[in-house]
Amino acid sequence: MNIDQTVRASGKRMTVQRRLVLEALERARHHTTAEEIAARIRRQLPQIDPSTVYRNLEALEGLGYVTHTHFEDRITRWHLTGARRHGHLVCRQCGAETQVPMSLLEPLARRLRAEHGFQADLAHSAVVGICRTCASVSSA
Amino acid sequence: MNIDQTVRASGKRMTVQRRLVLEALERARHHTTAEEIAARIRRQLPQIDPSTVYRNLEALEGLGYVTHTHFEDRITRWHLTGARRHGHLVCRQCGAETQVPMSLLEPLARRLRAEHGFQADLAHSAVVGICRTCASVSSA
DNA sequence: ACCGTTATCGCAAACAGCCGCAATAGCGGA
DNA sequence: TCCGCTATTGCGGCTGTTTGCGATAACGGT
Repeated sequence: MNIDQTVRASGKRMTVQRRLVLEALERARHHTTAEEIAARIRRQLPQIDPSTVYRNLEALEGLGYVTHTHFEDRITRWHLTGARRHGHLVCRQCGAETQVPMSLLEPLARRLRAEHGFQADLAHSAVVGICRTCASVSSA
Repeated sequence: MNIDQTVRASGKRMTVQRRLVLEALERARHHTTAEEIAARIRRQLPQIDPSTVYRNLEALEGLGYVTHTHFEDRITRWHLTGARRHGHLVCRQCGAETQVPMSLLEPLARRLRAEHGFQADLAHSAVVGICRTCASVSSA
């Protein structure tokens, strides 16, 4: 079942705007912001409204096609679910961003589940801290 | 060295507003929002501006007196550094909030440090997921 | 106690993101 | 193919937070 069909099967509709959001996400590949997506779409459909972009990202997230992650800068980043899941380390000093395999975060997720019955989504929020480079600079 | 002295030693000034922000944090004890702090201060100093509250929270955070934690998506919570550190689990469905001891998060912090040289601050962002109650309801 | 420097203030405007509304346009069925 | 239902749109406005500004007031020095 392709996206068009899935969207309709869920009682939703495949609009031009929705398709453009999807295309923008595909082209941007990595994590991107709502504003970047809006900007790209605006080239083809100038009257696109930011709220439309947000609502479509939410809708596509509900269908499992899209995910968002909170970084440190108050801006939400979106990406297609296709890419393999991973965690994020963000340096609060220099802003550098590192991806880490989910396997690293798994043990914590398992413990939270076992001890608290909590199904953690550890890819949802970036882990904030100080990266290796900044740590060595400040201690030097 | 008390707060007043520390503030001045760092080239900053101890204003009425700053002192009121500190008092509001002390009275609220637990995690509180910028708006709650502003509301409390407004009783004594009606013309206090939200931006003043934010800037003071930042300044006090820079001096190590205050910390903030990002909860589910939009709202930031502030608290005095004094309280013992702990992690947060937030249910994305019902919003329920659970505190967990840092010891639970320590193993991950250690691994991130050992394998990536990354000094994680795992108390800074709440862990988002589905709580026990919501999980059992939706699976029922 | 008085000055001069400048951190901090209150204000207004911008910011990302969200929501309710009336108008529009997908979609399934006849 | 046309029709009706209703999901979705663009708009205006709101929340929570940040920023630039000119005016004010802390504080160290005299």
